[in-house]
Amino acid sequence: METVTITENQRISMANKIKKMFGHINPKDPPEYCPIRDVMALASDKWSILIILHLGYFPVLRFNELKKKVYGISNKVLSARLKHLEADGYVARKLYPEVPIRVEYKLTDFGHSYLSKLLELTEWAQMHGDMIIANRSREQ
Amino acid sequence: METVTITENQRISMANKIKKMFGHINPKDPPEYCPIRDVMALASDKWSILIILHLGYFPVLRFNELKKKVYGISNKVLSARLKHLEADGYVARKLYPEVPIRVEYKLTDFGHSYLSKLLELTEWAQMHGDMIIANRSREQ
DNA sequence: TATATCGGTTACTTTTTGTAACTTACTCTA
DNA sequence: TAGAGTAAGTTACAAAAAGTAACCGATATA
Repeated sequence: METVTITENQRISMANKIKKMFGHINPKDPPEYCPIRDVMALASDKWSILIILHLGYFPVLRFNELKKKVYGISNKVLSARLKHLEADGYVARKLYPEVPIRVEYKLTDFGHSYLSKLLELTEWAQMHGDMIIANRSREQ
Repeated sequence: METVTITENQRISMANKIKKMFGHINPKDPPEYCPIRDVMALASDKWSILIILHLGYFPVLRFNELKKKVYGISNKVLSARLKHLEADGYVARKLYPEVPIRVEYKLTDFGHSYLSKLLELTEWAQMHGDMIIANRSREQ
């Protein structure tokens, strides 16, 4: 098994970042607005991640292209995710009122900014995925 | 609205990273195993992110402590998420067969390694959350 | 004997996802 | 001129996941 080591300093630095992020991490019950929950819930679900990665690779994609690339997604869910991603400014939608209608989706600059952070996670997932799978299901 | 700018070089560099990640991003229909889907599906859902962040801040937490901190989670879901996170090696569970039973959860080194990447995303979410909310729902 | 604690589990309801057929508007073919 | 095809969705319905709240087992304490 690969070793993954983290120094005590790194651990403390991460705790400090988290502290800043969750002003309310200490108080007992914080039912206040939490940007982490709000933002992450929209853009970190399984399908949104895949949509954003594909739009990061292909400059523009049409609805049905995206559907083929993001293998397994349904019209309904693709449509819903795109609407949310557009509403929150990650994705731009351009409609061409042509003969069979044409619609193009692309990442906004804001979406690219999100993508650059998202890649930190997905690259990590790629590096460690096999290891996780190998160790998984070896139940205690 | 804040400006978020990305150079063409950064855009190309991201596309290259994605290309490496998805060997199958070009082929038409890739039903092969995809570590991004597998790994991200387990550890990037709403509750798992919050659990991991809290365990990154508090060195150890017991079941009911975690439940209070991760405001709004139910026993059932907390229990299920912890089992998965444990099975995939993010979290360690330690049982003390005391009088009222005691169970402690903490991040493994592997979990800390994941956390360090996850923080890239959640810090970004914190920085841009208010802006997203401000722009949202201004439907076209 | 009754009550409380901790870390869950269980049965049941509600919400979210997934499936697959359908729609709209126009064009091309027979 | 009827019929089929196309792109980008929508809609009604089924399946899966998440949420809710009551319950459990072991033990200590009142």
